[in-house]
Amino acid sequence: MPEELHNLQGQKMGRKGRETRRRIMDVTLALLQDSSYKDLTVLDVVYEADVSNATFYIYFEDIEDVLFACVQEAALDMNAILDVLATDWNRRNLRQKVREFVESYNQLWEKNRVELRLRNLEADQGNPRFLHYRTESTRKIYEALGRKITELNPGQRNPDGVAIVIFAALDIIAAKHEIGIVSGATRQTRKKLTDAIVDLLSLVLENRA
Amino acid sequence: MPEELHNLQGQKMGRKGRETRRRIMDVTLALLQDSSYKDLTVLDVVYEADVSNATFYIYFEDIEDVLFACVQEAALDMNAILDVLATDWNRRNLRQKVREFVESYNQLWEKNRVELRLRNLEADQGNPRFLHYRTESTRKIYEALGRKITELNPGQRNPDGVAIVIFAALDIIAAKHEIGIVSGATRQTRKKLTDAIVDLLSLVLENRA
Amino acid sequence: MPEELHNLQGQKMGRKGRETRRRIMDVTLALLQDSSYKDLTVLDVVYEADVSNATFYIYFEDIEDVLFACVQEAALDMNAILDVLATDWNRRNLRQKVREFVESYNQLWEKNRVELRLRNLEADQGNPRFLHYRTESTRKIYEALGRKITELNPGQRNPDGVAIVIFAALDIIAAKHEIGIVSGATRQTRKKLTDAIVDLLSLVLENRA
Amino acid sequence: MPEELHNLQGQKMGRKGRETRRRIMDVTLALLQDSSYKDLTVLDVVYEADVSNATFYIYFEDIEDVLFACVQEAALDMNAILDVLATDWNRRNLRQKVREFVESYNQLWEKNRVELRLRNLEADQGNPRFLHYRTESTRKIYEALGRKITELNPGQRNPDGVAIVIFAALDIIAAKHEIGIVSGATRQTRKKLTDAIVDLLSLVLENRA
DNA sequence: GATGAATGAGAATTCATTCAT
DNA sequence: TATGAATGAATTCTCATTCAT
Repeated sequence: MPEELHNLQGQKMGRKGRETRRRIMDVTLALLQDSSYKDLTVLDVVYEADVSNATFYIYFEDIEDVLFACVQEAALDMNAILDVLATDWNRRNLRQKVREFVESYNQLWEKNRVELRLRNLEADQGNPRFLHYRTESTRKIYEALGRKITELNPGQRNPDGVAIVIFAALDIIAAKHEIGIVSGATRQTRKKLTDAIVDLLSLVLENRA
Repeated sequence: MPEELHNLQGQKMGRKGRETRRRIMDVTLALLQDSSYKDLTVLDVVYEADVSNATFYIYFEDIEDVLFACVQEAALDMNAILDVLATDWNRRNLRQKVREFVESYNQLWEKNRVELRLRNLEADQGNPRFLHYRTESTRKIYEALGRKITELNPGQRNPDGVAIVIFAALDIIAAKHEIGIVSGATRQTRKKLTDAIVDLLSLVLENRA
Repeated sequence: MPEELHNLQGQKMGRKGRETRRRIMDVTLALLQDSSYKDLTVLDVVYEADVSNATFYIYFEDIEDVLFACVQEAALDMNAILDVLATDWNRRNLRQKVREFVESYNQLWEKNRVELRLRNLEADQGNPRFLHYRTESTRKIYEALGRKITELNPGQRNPDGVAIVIFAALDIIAAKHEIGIVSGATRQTRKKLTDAIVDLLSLVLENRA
Repeated sequence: MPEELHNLQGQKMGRKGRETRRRIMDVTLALLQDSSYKDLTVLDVVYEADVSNATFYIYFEDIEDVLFACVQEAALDMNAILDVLATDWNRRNLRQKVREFVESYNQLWEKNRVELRLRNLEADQGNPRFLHYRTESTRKIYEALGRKITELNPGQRNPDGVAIVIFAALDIIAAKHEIGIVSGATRQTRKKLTDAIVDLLSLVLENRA
């Protein structure tokens, strides 16, 4: 049952309206793949979307508004990752499960690279909307991760902190695959860094203090 | 014996010129503490520095040029960190050394928060100058860290990867103290995250496969 | 069936848009009558045209672009001159025809002094667009003139060269009436110089080697 | 006996000062060969001349001032042309003399192309200094030419007008050799146009009404 | 639902020019 | 004699945004 969507003028959006709105978002994402979002202008978008600039303002407040709309649409399948964390991890399947977890997060990035990158850049610059959104959409993951740590390695005194740190690293590694740059590192193969994360997390979980 | 510095017009820079150039940089950094660098304009800078906008262009190409100059000046005391890594780490002093290492990196950020944050934001957005600069100025650290891992834990098959991942996490943790946000986490005390990193690195180094 | 014209933003130009574009061109020409085109600025034009400077850039790339548009519009009635050259010239009506030809060219200049002067100045300075345009729009004339020379004076061995030289002189004389300066000469009455050109051309045509 | 030259500050110019002034002029002429003089700036000149911009104003008021100084220096050997006109022209040596005259004018342009082109462009744009200078420096030539016409062809009723027209054409042909463009004509060999002028002038002089 | 037209506002940039040294 | 330093004043140009149709 689809919600009733309205444009910024308060009108109910029909098929045509929804299509136009969609096209603006699609074009925006397409443009972000090429150029930096830093200099993405309303004019660029409307030119590419082949609508008049006045039309833009029927559906969005400004550029940031489209960007946020794009980001919001993206991360819906976070569930795949949570599913992995919901299964039973034990001594025998540990490495396998850890790898599944890491890979599922990588896949999320693979699918939504543009949106997630955008989310991070804006959040890193302190943009509250994006900051809050990032927190909300990732909280479940590192909380679940924290619980896993506690569960498998009850001796770990600081499970939440470790979870956050691991997750931070995971996020970066996943994020930087494309441009191949990790915090000053030269290009590294995906495999090497993924393995390192897997190693690290496994170590944390296996280790009995 | 001081080098002969020239401004963009090819004139030798005397005392007064150097002072003006300095003031522009200082003001830029001061402005970055308050507002986002995203909308920092030449006009903002020259107003604050109390020089005409024409003067700005005698010393810098554009805003990015000042930013880069600021960043370049910052990381000079990277040596403190390398020094820690140059000492002897052994089973007895391990935790202590790891903590020193982490703390020294935190301190680097404490001193140069604005510049380093800037460097990372630009690099993350794919700006080549900053990307390259970050690589060059951090390479030594994670290379040394990689060697330490090999040295203390020869069983570790992927020391470089692990070093990069650890360093990436360290960089984020250090970076995000201020805004209190780690990859979507809610505000966390410095201590907790620092401890987590220390734990993690210690674990990697202690663990005998 | 009028063509669909577009402005620089790709919008179809309606009545209002065409009017604005026109007004900018008209004002530009008016301003050129007073002051040198050398220091004609976009600001001058938009002030006089009573539009914002942003509006200017909707219709023209820069000042040169308006200038060229003005020049292009001007020389439409080149046909009057070609018509004279298309009639039968013979021994009896020769002087009369020559005079008609010269006068028709003078009249062209009288009507489009600003535009033609502009065209020449830019072309003389090597501006390719204007150079090319001048070539194209005058070629027919001096080619026809060359043929006339051959026709009436078959003994002339270098009809094209002579035609070009005569035409060059004609162009200058016509051009310089206003400012009264011909290649360093003090002000000369129109009549005197026109007579001289008529004499010269008649001489060329009459003379049987 | 060299005149005592003063710079704009009223100081007598010594060797060094004269050298600097010279260098500025030389550089200006060199720059004019490449680029249009339209956008020649003081900064360009001083950069190329390797002096400070302040130095420029010791010797010249502004760019036009240098340009005029350059132009003034150029046409000194106008005498060669006047010499040709001062010899005896008669029926037998006529074509030969005409050709000498035309060639000598071409040579003047060959040697001083940049300066003469500059002079013409400025004069054509109505710049009074250059206009006046052009008049003065060419008057003798077309006056002498007018007398020659009267002398050799007393029947010619409008010798001054014809002289001016011929001279105007001569000037253009000489001027346009380089850029190969004569008032809209496509590139023509020097020879062809020179021959045409020679023909024309000979015709005027030979013809007995 | 869409768009042609227009603009205010501000940013970047460049120059000619001056002055103290 | 020369120049480092600075600037006022334009000018170009671009954008986000609005509004009447």
